[in-house]
Amino acid sequence: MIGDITGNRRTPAMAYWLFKTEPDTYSIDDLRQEQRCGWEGIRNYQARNRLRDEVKKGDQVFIYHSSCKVPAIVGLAEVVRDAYPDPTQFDPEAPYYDPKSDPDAPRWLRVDVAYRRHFPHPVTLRDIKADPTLAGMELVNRSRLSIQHVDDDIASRLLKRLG
DNA sequence: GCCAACGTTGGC
DNA sequence: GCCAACGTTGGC
Repeated sequence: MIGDITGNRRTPAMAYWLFKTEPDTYSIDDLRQEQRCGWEGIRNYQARNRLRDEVKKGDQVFIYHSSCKVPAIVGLAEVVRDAYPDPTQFDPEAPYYDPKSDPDAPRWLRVDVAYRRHFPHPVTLRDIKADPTLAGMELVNRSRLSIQHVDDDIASRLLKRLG
């Protein structure tokens, strides 16, 4: 099965995603240093639902730097743990604290990702917009969504360009 | 720093 | 459940 009427992915095959991060907060370099991290701070229901329903261990993740000088896809990571409650929602000290989240029914989730590599040739948002074969990406028309699906054919085209 | 696009909130 | 007001994101 390829999907259901909601568009949710059902196939067990590996999928590609694009996760956005602001490098001033957490960059691909930080991930390389840590090797593995919890992808915390997702506070948007659509993104949360994707983490819950579609993002699975083994999926590949393009790391995208946003809100910075040169927004670009800069590296690759891999999902190493399926979604589980994001502990930062219950931490009053954390920037992602959500006092309305009930510990018995956590509202927000995170997955764990592991560092894979930096790309020798980052693909900038400018590049993507300029390439008709890439311009259909969610990055262009649904830029606010922090967990984006990347089609297999687009993923392979990106991987070729990224080196 | 501006501002357009988008998501969330809350009064009705 | 609508929708105006408000808050946030993110490219430029």
